[in-house]
Amino acid sequence: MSVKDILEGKLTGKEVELKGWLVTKRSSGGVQFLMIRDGTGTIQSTIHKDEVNEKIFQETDKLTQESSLALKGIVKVDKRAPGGYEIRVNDLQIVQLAVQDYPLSKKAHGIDFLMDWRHLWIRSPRQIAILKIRAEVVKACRDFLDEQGFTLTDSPIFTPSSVEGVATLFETPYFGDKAFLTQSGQLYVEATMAAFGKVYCFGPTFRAEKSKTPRHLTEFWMVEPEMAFFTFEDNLRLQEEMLTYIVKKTLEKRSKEFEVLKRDTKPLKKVEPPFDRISYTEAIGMLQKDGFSIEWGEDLGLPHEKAISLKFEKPVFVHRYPARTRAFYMQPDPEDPKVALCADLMAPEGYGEIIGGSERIYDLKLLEQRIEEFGLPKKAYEWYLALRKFGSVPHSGFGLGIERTVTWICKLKHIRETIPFPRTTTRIYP
RNA sequence: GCCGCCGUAGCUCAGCUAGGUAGAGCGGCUGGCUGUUAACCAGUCGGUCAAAGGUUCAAGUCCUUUCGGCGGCGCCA
Repeated sequence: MSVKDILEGKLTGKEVELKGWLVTKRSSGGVQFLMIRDGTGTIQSTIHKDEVNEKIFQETDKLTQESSLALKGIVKVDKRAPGGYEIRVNDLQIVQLAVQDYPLSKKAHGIDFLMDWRHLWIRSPRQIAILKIRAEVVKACRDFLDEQGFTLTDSPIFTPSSVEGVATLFETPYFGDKAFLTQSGQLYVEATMAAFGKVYCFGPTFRAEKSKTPRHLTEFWMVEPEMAFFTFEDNLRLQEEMLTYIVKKTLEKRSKEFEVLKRDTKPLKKVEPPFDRISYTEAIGMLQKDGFSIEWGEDLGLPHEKAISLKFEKPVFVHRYPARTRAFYMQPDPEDPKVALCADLMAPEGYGEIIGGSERIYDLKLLEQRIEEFGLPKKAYEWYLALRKFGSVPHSGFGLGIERTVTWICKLKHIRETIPFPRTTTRIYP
């Protein structure tokens, strides 16, 4: 028996037993109103003084916010109750009487306080809605890829060296040696790809950069598909289909949560293939025309991504960035080797990049040359180079940031609410 | 790392411009109310004004430093 079933009208008139937590309590003397949360929803329960024994009524009167309890009662339709249903209680047992000073009141709190109490904050309606949507996004990613014949092959979290040799990594002792927390599982899925054809990894990644922005976490989750024999174009198409699937499934299954968040879902309903595409070179021209002082060869910052994103109703690919500014493994464009066959996907409504992808270099000589040009330690990449020696094939892949995607889908101002326990440069508690 | 803003009751904040008895709402507690919707009404408890130093007869208020947070930028798929 769950609140969800009651609110769907499946148990009207029936006697139910409900176990859950007390969200709030109101009283008008002879009637007490309890809002009960059980994980599937929240429902009002009423206790009338003349309908239960006096001991239960008095105990209920002493109930504190977030106490856990079990109750029995009859489900009734009542227009006065939020949600249209309520339980008329005839028996109630306290599982644990919460200590009186529950820190999160019904009034406003500041972000620092809420983050200090994150372990309790996740019980609030808004946080429940966001985390439900996150769970749906994760499920959609996995369902989509599994249905498309992908195999899940997770990459290690302890790694021996930097994947791209640039970003700052978290270091940890490893039996007298050093290990680093992964910043991308990509190189490893390139290996498993040769065993399974289409693969993906899904897990946490770590960046030790001191980024202090509303779109960065030091620990975040990525899904990284890698596909054998996929061209650059095949890659973009897969991304379009996957993101469309994610948005559709989330809209379909989590409409109540969008209501809680007051998220206008109209922009999300426009997400469907094909997405718009502009080249990096076109983007630079566009930005210069808009008055940005940016030259060809410079990387796009958030203001640039935002400006581009706002020009399109759907997600937009920005492709073919200067090869010099991108990762060493990206395939140069045969028609213009100055640029790489890569694309970032910008989410609409001013949200920036949520996906980065590329076709990978599969020629051994070229890859060795690039590793040298980037000044990377060749020895650390021996195993990776071996993938080009034994049955190397053209292939492509991408990485989708779960939290950035959820931030956009929920239209949040900050990424920190999209993960149960966010890790940022200034926070590792709780 | 840089720039800006902030730190006062458990929480959200006012008080600072112009130095002169520490305030409000919410939460807690006590009592009232037989249909509440962030319930309401009455009463009550609650303070190292982030820390240290300085100016002054007098500092929550002015000055300096440190710490912590927030916002933006940078770094960063």
